[in-house]
Amino acid sequence: MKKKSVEKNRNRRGRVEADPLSRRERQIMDVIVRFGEASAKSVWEEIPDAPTYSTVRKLLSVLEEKGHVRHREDGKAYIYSAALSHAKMATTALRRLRDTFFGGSTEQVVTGLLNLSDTQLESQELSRIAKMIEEARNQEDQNATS
Amino acid sequence: MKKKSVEKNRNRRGRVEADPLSRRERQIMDVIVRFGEASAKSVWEEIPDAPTYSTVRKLLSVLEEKGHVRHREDGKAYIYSAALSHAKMATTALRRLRDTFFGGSTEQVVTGLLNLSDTQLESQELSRIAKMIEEARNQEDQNATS
DNA sequence: TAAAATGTGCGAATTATTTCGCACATTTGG
DNA sequence: CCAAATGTGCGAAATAATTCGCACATTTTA
Repeated sequence: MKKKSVEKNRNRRGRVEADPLSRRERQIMDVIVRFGEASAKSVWEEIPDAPTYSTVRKLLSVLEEKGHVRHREDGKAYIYSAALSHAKMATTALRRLRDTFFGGSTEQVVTGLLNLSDTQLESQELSRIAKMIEEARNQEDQNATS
Repeated sequence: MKKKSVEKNRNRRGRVEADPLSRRERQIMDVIVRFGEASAKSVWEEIPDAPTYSTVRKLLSVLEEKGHVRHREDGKAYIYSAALSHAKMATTALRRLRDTFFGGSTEQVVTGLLNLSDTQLESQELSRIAKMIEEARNQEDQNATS
């Protein structure tokens, strides 16, 4: 009788916190998210400081038990994928980052993005981004005047 | 003799992984990052499913020992703040999110941001974002032709 | 000024995570 | 067919994280 209720897991804004993963669990989930799906072996190979293959498999089964991943079989090997949709996870992560590091400001997140020093964005990509923003503005104006 | 070397902690792209925090540690760091600085008590009050105040203080001292936070004294109370600059942490988090969830695509991160359903961006803000992007383009063109 | 409030420090118990190894099944190659 | 390779399953040991309570110091308050 130890489990914390979901209610207790809400923050001030009423949003339920993401079920927090442990270090290894997160490390493994990251690989699965990046790859979309991955065998136990690829997960193992992707983790720089991984313990034994056996351990990674164990963690994967723990993650599955907790409902974070699912698997299908391919021959005798298991191929794991995230239980939640990519979109859902990305949204959650994005919102969290925006609110934690940028005080909820979308503008500041974009500033940060453009400043990531390892990127050299193509003029073309910037153009597409500009277009998206333009569309968002139009959308908005429409809503405002309707 | 158990500690993993920093070398082992590099991923394929040669970047050193952020020293991973445990669940509670992360939870606490988030509060400190959001607030900029915070007393042990405010941290405690901010965590929805927090254990006792005593526990939170203990974790804070562990975090300090590990070098993640520092503290100054205000009367007899300790006020904690992150050891790394806000900019540094934000950059790390942003890059990680971009690469993990969006395959490294800045454009897709922006798409995701604009779609966060809880936002209703001001036309004014969108305009500022558009301006930033325009500036980034100019910057780029300059580099390209120089 | 004595008691109550409010702080920190930290040892030690409890829980959770992480790790490995071995048992067993299936597939592959000689 | 047998041995080696390659898989999974899972118990149980080893580590790490989390939690609490109590000792003690300093302020505040009645």
